[in-house]
Order: sequence, then structure tokens, then C-alpha cells
Amino acid sequence: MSLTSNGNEVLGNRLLAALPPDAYERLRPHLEPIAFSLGEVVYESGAQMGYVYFPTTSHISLLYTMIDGSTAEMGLVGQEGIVGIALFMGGETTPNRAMVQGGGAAFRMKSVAMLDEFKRGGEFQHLLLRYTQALITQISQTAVCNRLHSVEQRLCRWLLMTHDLAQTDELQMTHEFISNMLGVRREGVTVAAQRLQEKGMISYVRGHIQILDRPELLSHVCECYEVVKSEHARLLG
Amino acid sequence: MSLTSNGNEVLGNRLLAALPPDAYERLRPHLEPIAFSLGEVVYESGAQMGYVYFPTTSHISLLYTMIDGSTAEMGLVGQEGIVGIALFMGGETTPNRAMVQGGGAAFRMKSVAMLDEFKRGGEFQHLLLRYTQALITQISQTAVCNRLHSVEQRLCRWLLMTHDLAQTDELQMTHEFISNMLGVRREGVTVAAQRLQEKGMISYVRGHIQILDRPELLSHVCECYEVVKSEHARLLG
DNA sequence: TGGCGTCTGTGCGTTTATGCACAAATAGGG
DNA sequence: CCCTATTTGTGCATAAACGCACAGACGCCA
Repeated sequence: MSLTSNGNEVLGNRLLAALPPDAYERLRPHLEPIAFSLGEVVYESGAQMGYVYFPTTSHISLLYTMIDGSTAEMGLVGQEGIVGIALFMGGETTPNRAMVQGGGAAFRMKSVAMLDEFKRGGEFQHLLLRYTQALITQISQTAVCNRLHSVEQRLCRWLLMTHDLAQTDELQMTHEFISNMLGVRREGVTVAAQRLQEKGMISYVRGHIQILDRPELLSHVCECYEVVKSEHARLLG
Repeated sequence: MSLTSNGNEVLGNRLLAALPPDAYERLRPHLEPIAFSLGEVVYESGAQMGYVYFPTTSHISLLYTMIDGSTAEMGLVGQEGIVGIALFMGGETTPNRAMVQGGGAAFRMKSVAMLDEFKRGGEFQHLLLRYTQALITQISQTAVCNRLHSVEQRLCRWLLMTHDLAQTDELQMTHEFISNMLGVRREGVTVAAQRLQEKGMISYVRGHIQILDRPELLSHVCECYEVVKSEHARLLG
């Protein structure tokens, strides 16, 4: 089993990969490989969390659902992160839902094991807190972006973020799905996606989106993409 | 000097008030009372932070400024919190600006002193992390609220949040100021404020807003206000 | 008390997104 | 291979917010 070839390797998650040897050895027995499939709900809003998750090839959306059923994404977690920060932050639950947005592999760990290592106060704690700050930046930027930028710009941003996390140029998702992430109507996504397709940046059919011209997407996206990306790089190397 | 009568008392900040006696004694020598005046910039985006701040009667907005100069608020910190979470989260800086939104008192502490106590891993750390999670909820909710709710609803929410932090029914702020917080045009705020005034919830003149009918404001606000409030209560008691 | 700068009110036309209704295209199972 | 559920395309009336322009109102200070 190679270290990087696929998601079944622990070090495919960058938080785990960044651990010093002693911490890694303590945690390794508690890591359990799992497969996430598209659409699966990882945490329900307000539910107790028995495990935390370290995605490798999968990625997970953090969503909020309003009383009237409308939803919007607040953050996106992939191989650079962990799902379940509320546990070590001391809240036990969050009012958010976590849903698989790209199927693939991950590792899970019992909450207790994670907390034991966290409480040692070493590099593991340090890494998790820095990651949490990067996530805060992402959520903050989403708040501002939602307020100030157009659907088309936000779609570009979302496609780029997703493309960064996916290992392929072909993303599997419908306009309907994307509309729930961006918090807009399905038709709004269709119209925006058409424009991107006309300009040759993407092409799509029935739930499959091809990223054709990433540089062009980058030139159409709002500044938010770069802010989040560089802050992640700064904090997590 | 009474414990609660004014902002010059350390225990006016709820994080400090919740500390166990030993931690409190260690921190007390490092606490320095200061006065914040309206509009003052506490942290500039990306700047090094020499101090953290514990507001008592003041409150501070966390803002993001776009390249084109438009701004929006992502969070609001008052006597229940601390300004400068990036320090203990390990990031040292954030891409946000922190600005005084309601003048008043606060305590500041040198970063080093705060970090020393944080690294002990006791109740102080625990409190700060729980507070940070509450702040994450607030930011998340702002992200979703910005996407899904009207200016009028968001204005209600913002007035209620501010009213919770202020010790008075009279808020000192112009429509222009509020527009920078909500990320909308000044005229949009004027129109929305007019409607609230017509319905008798508030009254205002030239930079002074009176909260007249809080229950009515509560009946017009979106669910976001309650979500954030109850999550704060759950996490911070 | 007069003047000036700040704050608020108002009226456009325009843009962006919504809600709804329904048509067209496509994939996959029976 | 057809049928059906899903996905995407399109049109249109409406609503919300924007950008701009300028008028009026208020308060402070000279």
C-alpha cells in the first residue's frame, strides 16, 4: 500500500500526515477506514457525535437547513481537515448538518480516543486548532461572499473549491444539488452554468460536470476563493 | 467598586467571571482596563496582535473589507467573549478587521500572558474554545442569513443583537454605519428602518436609534437570531 | 444666528434573483 | 426498446436590492 496512491492510506489526510511520530503511533490503532458515498449524512444537526472523521479522497459539506427547508453551505472539508470540530471545541453538538459531497474514503476515530490525544496539548491539539481557524476563515468568507457576490461568481468559487478537493476533472453533481449548496434556485444554477459552458470553462450533462478551463474559471471567480486558499496555505503549510 | 455596576470591573466580562479562583488569580495581574471609543479599530486585517481584549460594556464588530471597499460584518463580540481568538487558535493573524461598534470599557491582556494560561489546558482553555465554537455558530448563521433573508429581517436581527450587548435602549449609530455592517446600501437601511419605525418598533433621529418595542422586533426577526442566542446559552451557560 | 457638514428621505431606471409553469432531453430499469 | 423518473432548458411576471441624483432636515460651531 503506497502512501499517496489512494484514499485508503492514513497519510492521505493531511492533518494525520503532519503528526509527529509519537502522536501518530498513539492514534493509529484507533483509526478505522471507511467509505463515504455521495449524499450520505455524516452528522445530523444537533445530534451526538460518536466519531470524528478524517477525509482522504472524500469531501464533506457543512450545511445549515432553515425551518422552511431551504439550505446553504457554510464550509467544505476535504483531505486537509477533520469533520467534528465541535467535539474538541467542547460543544459536543453543532446546529449544522454534515453531508458527503464527494464520495470516497475517510478514516474515523472514536470521539474518546480523539479527545484523549487532544487533551495532551501537543502537536495534535495545535494542528486541530489551526485547522479550525482556517475553517473559520472559510465560513467568514462565505458569509461575506453570500452577501456581496453574484450567483455566477459564487458558482465559479464553488466549482474551484470542489475541484481542489476532488481528484478528477469530472464532478458528479446536479444543478439541483449545487443550488442547495449555494442557497439559490435550481434555475439560477442552470443559467449560471450555461454561461460558464458558453465561455468554455466547463461542460456538463445530467449530473456530470467537466472542468475544462481552470485558469479561465480563476479569472472569473471573486477574490474570496484566493483569500480562503491562501489563508489555508498560511495556516496549514 | 461593585462587581456589576459598570464596565470597569473585571467580572463584567463573562469569560473572566467564569474562571475558577486559581486561574483568575494568575490572570488578574495581567488585566489592564481600557476604554474603547466608537469606530476605533482594534485589529487591522492581517496585523500582528499584541493584546487580546475582554469587552465589558463595549462591543466589537468583526468585519471583512473587500478589495472594492465594500464591507460586511461576520460576527459581534461583547461581554460574553474575547477579541483575538486567532492568537490561541495558533494563527497569530486573521484576514478580518475588528472595530468598536459600541463604545465602553474592556480589559486587555498581553498575548504572551494569555497564551501561558491557555497552554495550561485548564478551564481557561476550555472556556475559550467553547466561546470560539459559539462564535463559529454566529458566523455560520450570518453566512446563511445573508443568503436567505431580507434586509428588513437582517436589520431586526442586528438591532436585537446590538441591543443585547448595549446597556441601553438608545443605540448610537447612523444608517450609513449599519449599511456597512449588513453589507447593503445606506438607502436600503433607511427604507427598512422607516418600516420598523412606522410599525412602532423603533424610532430614530440623526444617529440615535431608540428600541421601543422589543417583543415586536422579535416577532419580525428571522429564526437566525434565536438559533445564535440559544447556542450561546447552551455553550456558555 | 447663519452657514456648513452630516444624516436622512425619495424618486427614478436597472439589475439580479425569485416563483411558477411547463417543455425538452436523457439515463436506466423493466 | 420503450417508459418513466430525473435532469436541464426556457419564458414570464414579480420582488428585492442596487446605483445614482438630489432634496430636505438637523445640529453644531463660528
